[in-house]
Amino acid sequence: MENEKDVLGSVGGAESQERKADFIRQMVADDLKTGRWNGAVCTRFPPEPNGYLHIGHAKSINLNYGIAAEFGGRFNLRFDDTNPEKEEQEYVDSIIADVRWLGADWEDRLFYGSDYFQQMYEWAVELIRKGKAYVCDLNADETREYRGTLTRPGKDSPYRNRSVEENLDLFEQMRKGEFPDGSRTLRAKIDMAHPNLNMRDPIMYRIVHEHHHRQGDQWCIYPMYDWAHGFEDSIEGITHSICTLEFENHRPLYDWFIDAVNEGRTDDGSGPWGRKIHHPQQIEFARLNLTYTVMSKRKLLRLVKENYVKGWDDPRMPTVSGMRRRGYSPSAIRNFCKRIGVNKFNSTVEMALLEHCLREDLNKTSARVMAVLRPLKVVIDNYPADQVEELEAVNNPEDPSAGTRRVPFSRELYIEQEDFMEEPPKKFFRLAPGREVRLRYAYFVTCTSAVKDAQGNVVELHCTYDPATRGGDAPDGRKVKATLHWVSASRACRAEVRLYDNLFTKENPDDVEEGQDFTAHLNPNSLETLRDCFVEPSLTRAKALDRLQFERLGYFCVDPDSKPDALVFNRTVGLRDAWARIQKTQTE
RNA sequence: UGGGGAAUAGUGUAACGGCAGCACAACUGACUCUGGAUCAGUUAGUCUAGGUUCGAAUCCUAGUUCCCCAGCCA
Repeated sequence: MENEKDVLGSVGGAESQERKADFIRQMVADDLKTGRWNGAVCTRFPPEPNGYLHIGHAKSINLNYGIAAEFGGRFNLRFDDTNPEKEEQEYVDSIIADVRWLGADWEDRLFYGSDYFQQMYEWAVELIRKGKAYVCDLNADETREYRGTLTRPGKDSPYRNRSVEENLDLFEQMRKGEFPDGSRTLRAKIDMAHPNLNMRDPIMYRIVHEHHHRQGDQWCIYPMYDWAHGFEDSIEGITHSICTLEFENHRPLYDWFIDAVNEGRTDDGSGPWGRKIHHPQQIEFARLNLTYTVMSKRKLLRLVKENYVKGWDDPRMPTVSGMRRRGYSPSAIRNFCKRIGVNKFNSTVEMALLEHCLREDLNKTSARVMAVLRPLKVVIDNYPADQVEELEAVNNPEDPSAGTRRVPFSRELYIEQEDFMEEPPKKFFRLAPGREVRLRYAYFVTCTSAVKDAQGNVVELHCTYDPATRGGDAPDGRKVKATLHWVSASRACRAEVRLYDNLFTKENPDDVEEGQDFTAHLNPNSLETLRDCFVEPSLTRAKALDRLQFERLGYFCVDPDSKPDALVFNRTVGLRDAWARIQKTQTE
């Protein structure tokens, strides 16, 4: 623990562990130092259950959970379920699973904003009594007209000066369901000329006769976000209510509502209105944007509904469930979230950074295995036809404790088509006529001939092997420039492999021509399915979502569609490929 | 044209009046039974113009550019 930044007790510990604290953590540390919240730190992740979580939500979860964990505070998971028209139990379930998978722990603090509806209702009645809220009979169109514009002030609703008694009575009737949807609202009486549009008598409640996924038909009036959110935070004792930048304009309202309830209340609870309620601090940070994908729920919903992808968990989606199916690990995502930082200005992180974090984690943790995606048959002419050897292969060179396994070797093998060239260009080190290469963990082999079909395509290779190089080393010390992966033709298992690429061809899919939308830049080759792949036999034991490295190819995981007799793998991400870069510069 | 925010290498971030640093990307090279990993190195930055100061990314003034707000969505 460094002492150059000596702050109070455990607070100092938490702070100095974070070498470069972002502005929010600095704020939390300052609050702890000044005793603003009496030592409490309580954050929350408050999703609306109207869609699946994506990598942008992961950033928020990581921030909120990370702060609570680092400062010895609490982290709540709370559904902000105030709009029954958009919300579904399916989304609640997926969000719970995703937050848990990401490693954030809310312990026993899973809450629903809708469980606080009765308390919110009572506070609304209190505002009416204080003359700070009124029932308005304007319809949606009229309300918009009265609101004014960005540059023109609004004008007062004709219903703004109803008596407290009339407002109380009308609001009670609204709650009882005596009015149709949209016919009335409850509004805060603030200032119709306020330069911040959110303060022009914002709507607190609207009438919606709709079944709620959790509250059933108990309510037909539903609170608006601004009215509900601060109270949800207040009730739970949230200290730092962290949200995204677009809510900056809402902060004055967040504060106004809590202050309005607190007006006339006292610290000790004496007086007619009782004790003051807790007033959290709202803090805003910038959303995550990533190149080559889209992040808004609306656009992701369209991709699903219009069948551009196969569902919310399609491995091409930036959703948490899609990334899980793609083969991402929670720690890779967490690490990415740490690296991108937290700020107050919009930025777009390169997909390359995400992929770097992915490879960094997978390199350390995933078992190596051999698989041939585009097979080319190889016959080792001087190897006995009936012989099969079990050769020892290292499971993970980065982790000796992962041990070794045995891989069958036989006279007929498959290698990757792209590992052979009849006329190799400069810098191509792999197999070619007359050239010797190593088969990984097996033998040195030399290509003696290539068999072609009628169209001139190479369909089979003949090689000889050097028995003295068993295991992969030449006793005479001679070197080869390439090592190829391979599988035994007789022992390998057939598998389907799904190769994924960016969903969009443009870094910013929203950068479109007049009249187009983001779908104009969908990548037609974002999914390529290979059905004639071969994998080493050890893979029949792999379970759904197991993460592996196919040597020299990339990281792959077992798709949930996979069955022991019909294996299916997803390519999570390719290995960095120096040869591909050489090829690219040669063709340019 | 009202109000609220924000600008640091290609990208993402650090600096809290005192040597502009880190990571990703790109490029060199070394090493390698994965053209992976690893290691060493290179390229590259304070939105503009003034001012304060011994000293400015940081403070002041003016400007420029970008983002958000006119849902009975969140």
